[in-house]
Amino acid sequence: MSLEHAILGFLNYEPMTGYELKKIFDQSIKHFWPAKQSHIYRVLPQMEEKGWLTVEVIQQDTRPARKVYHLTERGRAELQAWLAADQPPSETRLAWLIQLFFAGQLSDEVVLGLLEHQASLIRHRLQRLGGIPAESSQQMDGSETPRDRFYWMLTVDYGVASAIAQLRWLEEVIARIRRSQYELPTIG
Amino acid sequence: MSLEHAILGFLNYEPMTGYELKKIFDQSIKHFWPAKQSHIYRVLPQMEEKGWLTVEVIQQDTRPARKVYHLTERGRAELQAWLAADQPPSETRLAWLIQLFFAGQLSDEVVLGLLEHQASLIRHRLQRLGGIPAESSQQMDGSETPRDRFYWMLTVDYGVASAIAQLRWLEEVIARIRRSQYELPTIG
DNA sequence: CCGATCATGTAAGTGGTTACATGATTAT
DNA sequence: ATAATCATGTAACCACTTACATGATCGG
Repeated sequence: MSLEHAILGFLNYEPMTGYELKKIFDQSIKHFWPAKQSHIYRVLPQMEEKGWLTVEVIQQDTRPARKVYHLTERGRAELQAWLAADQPPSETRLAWLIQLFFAGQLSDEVVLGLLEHQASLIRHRLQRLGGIPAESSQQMDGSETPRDRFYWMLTVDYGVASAIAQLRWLEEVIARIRRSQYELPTIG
Repeated sequence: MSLEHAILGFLNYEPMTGYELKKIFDQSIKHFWPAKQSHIYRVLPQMEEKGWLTVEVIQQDTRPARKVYHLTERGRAELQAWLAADQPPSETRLAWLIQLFFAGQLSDEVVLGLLEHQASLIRHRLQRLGGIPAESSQQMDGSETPRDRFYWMLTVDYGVASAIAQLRWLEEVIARIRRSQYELPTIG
């Protein structure tokens, strides 16, 4: 249950509300683990029942009460164990590869459109990823160690490296199809 | 609904049973769109209700009746439309990147173990992908055109190219951590 | 005046997994 | 003997998404 463990990770920095968790998700790990507001809110009480969290309710006038979630000892132990545990291989589902797989039934025009679309999606992702370091250095409150930041930036770098490789592949295949060069690529 | 459209794609080659669909999934698109037997069986009657398929029931002694699914005109049209339609960006969830993100709380030993594990998973995937062209040339029945085969092999090549890039990244990061070289990587 | 920010949730639906159930036939 | 192949499914569960609901405050 990765969502829950990501939440544990953030609450280990400092106690937070669901609202704040949603924000920090979007600012940091969204690019490899997006989370919806409703999902976060639904999972927090479950984590409390498991004894990983405790809630501190802070009443407010005019606004709903803040529910600040704190990590318990058991929560901290759970996090530590999960962080070190080997994860099963993450399987990636790529619908556009299904399209490519059946592209024999399409004209070159349409296939090219499909690949160009994919390339443009990746270019946008690269742009977003490129913006992260700048954004982050502003919004960081300094509570993170340089080592924390190093690993954060590694996750961004991984995204960038994969995206660049995928983009290069797409551009090469597009060029090849434009030249009507249908030899099978050399593999392995 | 990509599962359903992948099924349409295969049934456009020739009519098949759920059992045969499961086999062909495993032999071809499993590496980017795995499907469970139970899921395929559940979705077929739904596709029939939508008017995309018709069933031909072939009674057998000793075995359950074969239910051979045929594509209808509407099914064929649906497939054609979907194949040419821009897909929304496919979001990839990588639990091990959550681990890496919070790796500041772990020792170098443990982080290295995590990265090595990831590298070994990718090496295995590369091996499996490398085996596909050989397997496929045997099991193909020749009904596929060379163009069909070209696109099939492209999906494999994409998997290989991405995997190699990810593996290189991992190996470089592992080496850097071994040298205790914690400078931030240069991005963008 | 309008949109963003703060702050909480619930309900229904979707796409997929896990586990269960049956049973003859053929190949090793 | 034993495992693989053929051939069908169902039920319960899980992670996640979509859509809905409320409402004050603050900055442009």
